[in-house]
Amino acid sequence: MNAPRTRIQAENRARIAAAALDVFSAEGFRGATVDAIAERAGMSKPNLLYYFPTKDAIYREVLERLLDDWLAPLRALDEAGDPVQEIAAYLDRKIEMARDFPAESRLFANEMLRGAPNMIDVLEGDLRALVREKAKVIRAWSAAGKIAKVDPYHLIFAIWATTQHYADYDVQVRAVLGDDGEGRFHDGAAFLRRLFLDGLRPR
Amino acid sequence: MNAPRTRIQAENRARIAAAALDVFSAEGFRGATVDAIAERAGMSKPNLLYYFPTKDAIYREVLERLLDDWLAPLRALDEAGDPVQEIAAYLDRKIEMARDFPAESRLFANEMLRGAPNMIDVLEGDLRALVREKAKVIRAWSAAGKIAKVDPYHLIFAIWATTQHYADYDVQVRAVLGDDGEGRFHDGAAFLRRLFLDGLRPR
Amino acid sequence: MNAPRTRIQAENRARIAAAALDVFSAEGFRGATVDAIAERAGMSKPNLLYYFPTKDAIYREVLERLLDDWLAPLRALDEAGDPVQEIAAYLDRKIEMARDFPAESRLFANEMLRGAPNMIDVLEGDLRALVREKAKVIRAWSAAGKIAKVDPYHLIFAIWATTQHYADYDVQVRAVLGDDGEGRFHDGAAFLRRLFLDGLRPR
Amino acid sequence: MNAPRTRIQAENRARIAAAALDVFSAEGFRGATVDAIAERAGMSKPNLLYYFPTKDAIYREVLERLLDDWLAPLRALDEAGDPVQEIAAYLDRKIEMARDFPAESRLFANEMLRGAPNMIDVLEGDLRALVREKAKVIRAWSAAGKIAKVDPYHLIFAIWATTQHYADYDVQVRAVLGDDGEGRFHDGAAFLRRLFLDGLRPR
DNA sequence: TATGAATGAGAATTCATTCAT
DNA sequence: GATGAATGAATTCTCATTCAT
Repeated sequence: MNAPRTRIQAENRARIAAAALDVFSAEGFRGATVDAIAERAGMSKPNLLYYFPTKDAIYREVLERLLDDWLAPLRALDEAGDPVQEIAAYLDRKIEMARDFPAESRLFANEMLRGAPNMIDVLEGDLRALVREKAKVIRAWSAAGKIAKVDPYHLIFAIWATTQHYADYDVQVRAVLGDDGEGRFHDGAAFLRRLFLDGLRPR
Repeated sequence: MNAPRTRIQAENRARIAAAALDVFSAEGFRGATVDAIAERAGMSKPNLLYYFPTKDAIYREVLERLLDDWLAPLRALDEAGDPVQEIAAYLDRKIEMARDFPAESRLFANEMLRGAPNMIDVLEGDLRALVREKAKVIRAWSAAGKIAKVDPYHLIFAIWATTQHYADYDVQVRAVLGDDGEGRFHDGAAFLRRLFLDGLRPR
Repeated sequence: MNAPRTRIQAENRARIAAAALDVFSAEGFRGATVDAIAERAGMSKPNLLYYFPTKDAIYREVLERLLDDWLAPLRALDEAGDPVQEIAAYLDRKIEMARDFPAESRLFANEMLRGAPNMIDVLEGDLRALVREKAKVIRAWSAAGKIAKVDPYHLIFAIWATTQHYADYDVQVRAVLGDDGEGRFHDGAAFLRRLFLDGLRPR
Repeated sequence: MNAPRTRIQAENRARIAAAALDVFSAEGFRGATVDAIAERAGMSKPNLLYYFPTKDAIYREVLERLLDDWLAPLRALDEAGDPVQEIAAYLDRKIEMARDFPAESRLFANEMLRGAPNMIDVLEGDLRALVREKAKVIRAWSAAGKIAKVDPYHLIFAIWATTQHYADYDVQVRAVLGDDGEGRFHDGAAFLRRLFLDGLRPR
C-alpha cells in the first residue's frame, strides 16, 4: 500500500498523516496512542491500521511528508541574490513556518531530542549535503566582502534555532511575554533581522 | 517525605532524581518507564516508589531540582557590568551548560514541547518576573547607548535558542558537521559572540 | 450454495479447498488465517467468503472432501483376496498416501488432537461401521487360520499409526534419518511389511 | 528468572507449565491463549507474564520440561537385557505414557505437525544421537540372531507410532471401539506385544 | 462475481502501582 | 527500608466478518 491506488486511499492516508502529526508533535512518539490518532482522523483504529500497518509506519510517513517542506526555505537560499536580502528572507520564511506550521517544528524537535532514531540517515545524508552546499554559498559571500567572515555552519544553526524557538518553545514565549495575540512572531522577526544583520554593538 | 529526614533518604532521592533526569530527557515523559529509572538508579521499583509515590512525582522533583541551576546564568546578568561583556559572558555560560548538562536542556525542551503541563506556573510566575527584571536592565543599557536599541525579550529568547540548540539538536549538529570531538561548542561560542555583537553586515 | 450451480463456482470452491487444506494442515485450525487461505487461493478475502460464509465452513468442506479418499484404502481391503497379500497391500497404499498426500494426513491428525470437534459424528458413524465390517473380515481370516489370532481393531489402529507416522512426524523422521531423499518411504514400507507379517522373533 | 530463586517462583513456574501443557496440547500453539493458561493456572494474566515474558517462552519451557521424561523409555532400552523382553518392555512403557500422560504426547505431536519450529535442534541433535546409539544396540541383537534382521530406525518409528497413537488419536480409538473404560490401553499393549514379536503370519 | 474499505471482538504485552513480608 | 509478587488499566496489533459498490 505504499503507493495509494485509489482516491479514498490517498485521502485517508493524508487524513491520518495530518492527525498523526498533531498527536505525535504534542505527545511525542511514546505518548501518542493509535487510539488518539484514529479518533482525530475520524476513523476506527482497525481501519487506520488498514492503511498503515504499525504506529511506527505512521510516524515514518509523517516524517517523510514533513521533510521536503521543512528544507524548502534553506533550498531557496539563492547564491545570485543579494546576501543581506537573502538571509533576511530566510529568517522571515522560517519564522512564518514557526507560526503557520508549529506542529511540524515540534515533531522535528521531538525526533532530535530522542537522538533522531528515524532521521539519522537523512541528517547525515541529504541534509548534510544541502548544508554543505549552502555553506559554500555563504562562504563565497563572505569572501566577496558582502557579509562578515563567519562560520557558515554555525550561522545556519543559529537561524534554525532562533526561528524554530517560536514554535518549539511557544508556551514559554507566551508565558514570558504575556499572551499577545500573534505579535510575537512579527516582533521576533524584526528583532532577528536586526540581530543577524547588525548585531548589538552600537555602530 | 517531602523533607527527607535521614541522610540515606536524601541520598536515595538524589540518586533517583539523577537517574530520572537521564531517562526522562532521553525518552520523554511517556517514553520513560519507572522500571528504567529504577534500574539506572540501582534499586528495585517498589523501593523507588517508596521514595516517590508516583512517576509524576519523580518527574516534578526532577524539574524542581533543575530550575535553580537552569536560571542561574540569567540571574547572573549584572546590570553593573559592561553590557557587551555581560552578554558575551551569558552566551558563554549557556553554551557551557549545553555542553556539560545536555540532559537538563533536553528535559526542559521536552516539557516545553508538551506545553509545559508541569511548569506553566513557574513560567508565568518566577520566570516571567525574572525576565522582566533583566529586560529592564537591557533596556537601560540600550538607553545609555551601550548597546543597540533592540527588543530585550526577543534578545533573551535568541540567546536561549542559539545556545540550547547545541544540546537539544546535538544529533543534528553532529550529523551536519561530521563528528568533530567537542569542537562544535567552542566554534559555536565564538560564532555566537560575533553574531550577537557585530551581526553579519560588513562594517 | 452447497450445490454449486456454475462451473466457475465449482472451480473456485475447489481452489479454495485445496488452498485451505495446505494452510490448515500446516498451521492448525486456529493458526490458519482466512487471509492466508485467500492469498494461496489467489483471490481476495471477501471473494473467498462469498463462496464459504465462514472460516469454519471452509474447514468443514476440506474435511468432507478429504473423507472419501481417506477411507478408500480400508474400503479396498478385500475379503476375497489373500489375507497376507491384502494386508501388505493395505500397508503399501497407506504409505503411498503418506508420501503423496501428507497435508491430508496432517489435517486429519490435527483434528484428532483437538478431539475431533468437526468429525466426531463421522468417527462414531461411518468410520465405526466401516471398521466393524473390516474387523469381521479379519476375524474370519484368523478363524480360517490364514493369519494369526489378533485383535482386528488394534491391528487396524497399528496400520494407521505406523503408516501415517511418515506424514505426520515427517520432520522427526527426516531429522533422525538425516535427510535421505524419499528413501524413507520405501524403507519404511519394506520394514512394515516385514513387521506385520513376521514380527521380530526369529523363526 | 531462568533459574527460579525462591520457592514461590519454582512452584508458580511449575503450575504455569502444567496449565500450559494442558492448554497447548488441546488447542495447539495458536489456539491456546495466555488468558486460558492463566485461568487454568489460577493466576492473573499479568502475574503469569511476570514469570514468563511471552507466550512463546511458556511454550518453550513446557517443551523443555517434557523432553527428559519423553525420551526416558528409549534411554532405558538396555543392551544387556534380553532383546525380546526389552522390546516388549519398551512397548509397555510407551503405552503407559500414552495412558498416563496423553497431553505430553499430543503437545509433541502438535509440534511435529507444525514442522517442529521449536524442537528441530533437539531432533537433529540429542534425539538423533540417542536413536543412532539404540539402533546400534538393535543391530547387534539382530547380528547375534536374537531378533530378526530389520531396519532398527524404522522399528523405533513403528514403536513410537503405534504407542503414541493411543494418546494422539484417542478420540478416534474411542469412537471406533465404543467407549470402553480404559480397556483399550491393555488390549492395545497386548496386541502390540504380539504384533512386534510374532507378526501376523501363522507359524 | 469481485474487491476496496471498515469494524468489533479479541489477544499479547506493557506499565504504573499496590500488597505482603 | 527493601523487595518479591501481584494486578487493573491501558496499548498495540490481529483477524473473522461485514459493508458498499
